[in-house]
Parts: sequence; C-alpha cells; structure tokens
Amino acid sequence: MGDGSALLRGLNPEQYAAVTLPAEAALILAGAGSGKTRVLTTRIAWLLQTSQVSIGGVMAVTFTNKAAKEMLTRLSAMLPVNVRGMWIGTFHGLCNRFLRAHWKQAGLPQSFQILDAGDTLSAVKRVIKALKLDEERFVPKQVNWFIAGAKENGQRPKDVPVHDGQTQTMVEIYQAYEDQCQREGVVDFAELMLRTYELMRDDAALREHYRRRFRHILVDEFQDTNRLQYAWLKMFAAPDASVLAVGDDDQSIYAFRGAQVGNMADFEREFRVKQVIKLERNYRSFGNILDSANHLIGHNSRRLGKTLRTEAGPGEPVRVQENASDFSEAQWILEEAQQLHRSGVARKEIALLYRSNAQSRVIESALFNAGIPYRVYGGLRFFERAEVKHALAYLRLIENCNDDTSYLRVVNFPTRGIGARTLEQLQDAARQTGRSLWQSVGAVGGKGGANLVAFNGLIDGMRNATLGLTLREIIEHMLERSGLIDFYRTEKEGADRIENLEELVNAAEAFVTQEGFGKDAVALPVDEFGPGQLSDGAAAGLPNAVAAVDLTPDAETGEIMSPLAAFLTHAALEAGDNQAQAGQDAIQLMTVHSAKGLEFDAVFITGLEEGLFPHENAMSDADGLEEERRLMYVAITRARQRLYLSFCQTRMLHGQTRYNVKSRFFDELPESALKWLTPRNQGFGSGFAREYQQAWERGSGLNSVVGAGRNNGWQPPAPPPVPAAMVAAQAKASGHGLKVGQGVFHNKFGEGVVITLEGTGEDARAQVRFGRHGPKWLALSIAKLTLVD
DNA sequence: CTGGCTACCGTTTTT
DNA sequence: CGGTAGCCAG
Repeated sequence: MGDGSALLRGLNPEQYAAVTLPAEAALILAGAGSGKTRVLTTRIAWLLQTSQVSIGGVMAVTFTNKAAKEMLTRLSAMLPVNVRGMWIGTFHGLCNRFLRAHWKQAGLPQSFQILDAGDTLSAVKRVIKALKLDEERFVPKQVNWFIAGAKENGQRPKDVPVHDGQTQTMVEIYQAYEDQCQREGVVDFAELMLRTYELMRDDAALREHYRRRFRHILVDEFQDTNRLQYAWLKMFAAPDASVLAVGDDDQSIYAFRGAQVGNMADFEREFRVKQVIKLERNYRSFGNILDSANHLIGHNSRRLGKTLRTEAGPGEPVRVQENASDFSEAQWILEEAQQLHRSGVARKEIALLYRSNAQSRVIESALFNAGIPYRVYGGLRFFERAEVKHALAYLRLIENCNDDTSYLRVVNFPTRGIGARTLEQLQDAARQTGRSLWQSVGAVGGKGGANLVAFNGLIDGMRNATLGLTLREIIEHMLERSGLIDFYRTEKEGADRIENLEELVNAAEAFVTQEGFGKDAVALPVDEFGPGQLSDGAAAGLPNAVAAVDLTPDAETGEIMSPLAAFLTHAALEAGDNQAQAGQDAIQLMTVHSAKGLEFDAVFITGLEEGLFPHENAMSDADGLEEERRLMYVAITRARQRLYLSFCQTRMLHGQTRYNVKSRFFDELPESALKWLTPRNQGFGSGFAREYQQAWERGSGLNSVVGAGRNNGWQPPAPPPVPAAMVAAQAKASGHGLKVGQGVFHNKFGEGVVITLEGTGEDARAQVRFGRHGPKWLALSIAKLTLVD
C-alpha cells in the first residue's frame, strides 16, 4: 500500500520513533502539548498504510467521546479509511460494542439499556427502599460509590470481604441491586466494563479470538486507567501483544475516582516494555510558562521524570496578581480580559480556570453585569435535562417495558391519577413476585389499578403505532401521545423545554444520518481478519463519517439493533454538550479538571489560595497534595502565550468571609519567570482590613482600594458590606492588639491570618489560618505571635 | 397533587 | 450564601 513516508513528514525524532515502533509493547510518556494525539493517529495510519495491520486488527481506546471523535476525524483526514469498521472508541463504548455482539454469552437481553449516573442513583435508592433500610445509615450516594468501587476492583457481591455488619448490609444491597438490574435488563457504566472483562476472562475461545484479532492496541491517557480497565486491557492483549500505552503521570488528576497511576509502572513491567519514549518537546507554550510548569512539578516525588522544553523562546512573563477580595479579583479579571480582547485576542481564546465550581459565581456575575459574553462548562448536559430524560424514559419503555426506572419516572408524568399509594402497592406486588412493575399492574385494584392498566395500554399503543416508522416519527408520535408536549405548552417555563424536546428530534435525526441508518445502510461484517485492505468507506457515501455508537451485529445472527435501541444507547453513552451558544465568541469558564486537554492563548488561574488550591480536603496526605500540584501543572500548561495567576486576601465561601493566605504553589514557581502586577506583601489581611474599613467609611467601596486606576468606565453595582466578622473584630480587639484579618507570624507555623478571636486577658485565644499547617487555635498568653503588616 | 417551607450541605467527574 | 431534597399543609 505504500511505505507511509508521507505520513511521517514533520515528526520530531521522538515522535517519529513512537510512530514507527516495532510491533511490541511500548510506553509513551507524552508531556502536555507534545503532539500526543498526532502520534496516536499517525501510528494507526502508518500501520495501516504499510499493511502491517488491517482495519479490523486495530483497537484504540480513549476515555472521552471527544477524544475518540478527534482520533477518528484526524485519521480519516489522513487516509481514505472506513473508520466505522475500526474499534476506536471509549472504554465504555467498546464494551457496549462487545456486549451487543455477545449479549447471549454475557447473560444480557439483546436490547439491554445503559443507566447513566442519575439512573444508577435512583436504581440504588429503589433497592434501599425495597430492602426497607434506613437511608440515613445507607446513604444512596455512598452505597452507589461502594458498588461502583467493588465493580472497579472486579468484585461481585460474593467477592467483597466483609468485616462488619455495615459492610454485610452493603453487600446485600449490592446483590439486590444486581438482581434488580438483571431483571430490568439494564447495566450501569461499571457493569459494561466488568461484564466484558468477565466474559473475556471466562471464555477462552472468545478471548483467543479477540487476542488474535487485535494485533495493535493503543491506549490514550493511560495514567487515568483504573484497576478494572487495566485488567480489561490484559484480557484483550496477549502478553506479547503490540500495546502502545500513551500517558503522562504528571497529568494524573483522577486518582480520586479510582485512577491508578501505578498502572503505568505495572504496564512497563508486566508487558516487558523495551522502549519508553518521552515526548518532551512542547509545541504549545512559551518558555516562561513551561519553566513555571517544570519547576512546580519538580516538587513532586514518585515521578517517572520528564521536562518540557520549547524552541519558542521565553515569551511573556507569568503575571501574578494579588486581590483584596474575590469580588475585586473578578473585576480585575474582567478588565484584563477586556484589554486582551481589545488588543486582538479572541474571547474564546481566553480561559478563566478555577479549582471548584463555586468560584465561578462571582466571576460570572461580574461578566454578566459588564455584558461580556462568556460560556461556563460543566452544567447540565443535554441528555440529562429533566424533560429530555422524561422523553427518553417513554422511548425506553417502548423498547423494553420491564425497565422499572423508566416506568417510575413517567408513569405519572404528566399526571394521570397514579399516586404514591398506588405505586407503593405496585412495587410491593412486583417485589413479592420478582416481576417488573409493568408485569404487576394486575395486582393493584381500584381506580389506581385501572389507571396503571391504562398507562400500560398507552405504551403498548405507542409501540404498535410506531412499528415501521422512522426514528424521527417514533419520537414525534411519543411526544404527542405521552402528553409531554401538551404538558409543557401550558407550563410557564415550558417554552425552553419544548425547544429541547424538538432538539431531541433533531439529535435523533442527526444520529440516524451519521450512523447510516438510511435505506442504504448495510450491517457491518462482524469481524475482519483479511489482510490490510483499506476500506471503501469514502466511496460508500460515508465521507469522514464519524461514528459515536456503532451498529455491531449479534455475533451469531448478525442482527443489529433497532434505530431506537441504538439511539437510546447513544444517549446514555454520550450525554451531549453541556452548554449551547457554542458558536459565539465567548470567554471560557471552567474548572481546572475540565480544562485538561484544552489550550488557550491566555489563561487565568484564579483563587490560588491555601485551602482552595491546593484544596483543604486534599491536603491530609502527601498523595492528595501531589495530585493538587499535578492539577496546577495541568492548569499552567493550558496557556499558549499569556498566563495569569491570581489570589485573594478574602473570599466569600459558604456565606462566610474567609481570610486566605496565598497558595504554597507560588513558592514553587521560578521567581525569574514571574512578574508581580501588585506590590508583594509580606503579610495579608490586616492592611487590607484597615483600608477596606476606611474606604467603606468614605463610601467609596472596595474597588477604590484595590482597583485604583484600572477602572475602564466600569461602575460597581453597590459597595459590598463590610464582612461581619471584621466588624465584630473591631469590638473584640483588646489587650493583645489582634484583630480578625490581622497577619501574624509564628515561629513554628509560619505566616498566618487571624480568623477568630475569643476570650480576654489570660484566656484570650485566637484561631489562626496558617499556610501549610491549616487553621490552629492558639492561647495568646503562650503563643508568640509577631504582627506582620 | 402542588407549592411552599425547612433542613442540610458545600472539591474535582467521564462514561 | 444559594441550591436542592424531602416533607407537610392546603
């Protein structure tokens, strides 16, 4: 097919080496901005073009749909290849594909449905209720976490070690939950992985089949894999398989949800990796930004070791801004961002990053009041919206009437005279006979029972009436017959919801087109073992077709899912975008976590305060702090040209004013790369408190204290009230001369800020928030505190 | 069944 | 402080 040399043009030596590795296990340590995706896709293209593998013989796994799509898009731009036949997708997407093909062996119904996070939680709640357990003692969220955790350790209920009564009951809930899911024909996300793993583990013939088939396996973001995902990989990959694991231990920020960075070292050992290739040349950021990132991450131990470098020159210094309050921080950001915009930076190239979602509020209101377009990531996703979930529940009942989760969601929505008492009876009856709610309607008498029968009739009617219709027609019919449209037409805020339901019809239409459900659609062959034939995908009228969910036929019968079932799967596996107005040029607001993988011309990292970033809940152990540091590393490396770091002396959190110390991360950055925009204070709090008070008394508000000279015509809405704690402190200030907000120095704990004062004379005590030691109560007659101002 | 009230909670999240 | 979940009264 060719030597693939055209593909290799422009790669640097390390990238070239990675792309052209021999067929053996290898580990690529890919630094931020080092061209990781390019290496992955070029590797696949090169393998195909040099006929080392057929399209059926490649598997590439990612974590997000976005990453999978990007890989597919780039790949089809490189080669005229039918990407639909390739096993490129998310872990869960590939599991879904596998289980659709082997549903019988996996013990699932053919059209099993997938529970999203919300469905899973309500399913767990139902189990806890059914077992008549106390929700105080068995908190659904925690139980859910327990079950997911067990599954990610490969444990079924019988495998979970039990040492106490609490665990014993948790295991019983787990068992009952499993039974319920099985009865209803649904699986949660962890189950997709575990089922696949178990089937591969237990069925030698199947395992051999797939091991022989996938001659090249590529895994993206390897540092984020959990135990089960690694075990899963070992099932698909023979010990001598050509597995390319790509990852960056410095960007491991998901340990809190089970990711095991240690999988990288395990992989190196267990797969006998001969080559570890480091991609350290960064194509994204200027020198000062990379110096900062390198310097910071150097403070972590247990690294595989990697230093980013660039040939772009030092660029601008990293700008550091100290703010009096979160409020003035927001003002400063707004003004600075506006200035950037005026100087030619597109708004969508400006990112405002924060550690926790709660921080977005102040910034949002500042941007909103100033009328600057912005976009917040991380809200409700499309398929998670209540009205959309209602519609999907009807569709799921049409497909599978034993889906109790869906049944309960819509049996009385819109209301049709089926109250709590009726449902209680129905659930009791179902529980006793071990049947679904649908099957148990006969057991309920009276008016409620009649209404239940009528509801079943409604669903049956929909199923019959939509037989043979297109997906679009099915959904339109359901929206009318169910009464959803009518219901929202009369509701006051219903217009938006109706719009979303119409959008659902559009999404279905787009899905059908994309998946090739049209009249010319042809089921894919189950397996392709043939030699390196490049497919004729483009010729078949599927130019650059990017499949999110595929129509994997049953391995034996070759039967494929109905468009409806496939669409429901799609909805569960891909929750959709979280905010509209994507096209607009708007400033991007998001948590550091959701910024991973993205890049911007200008980045603001906000709220760099001890307790916030690094977050106090993460600082109990060294691992937690190191993860926070990696998070900071991820944040820094998002910036191409300009990076701002900012922190506040005071911040409103949970309705209380907190007095903060700047983040320890500032001490871990190279002074030479930084430029302080505000004078460097030795201590924090006291000077500010005084100035704030004076400004307040003058009636000029906070902005005149800090933002002097930076006002570009902006008018503050109203001066914020003086934090109550400060006012209280004025009165309480006594003999020792301390006030809340006062900066102090302690010989052992270092610099801190007084946050509470109590007692007088000998009894006087203060709570002081210290940088790395956190808040401490001190007896003022004993503790030697020096005032810092 | 709906709406209004209270109590509680508050790190990060994809599939 | 602000959001939400769950409960009770109308």
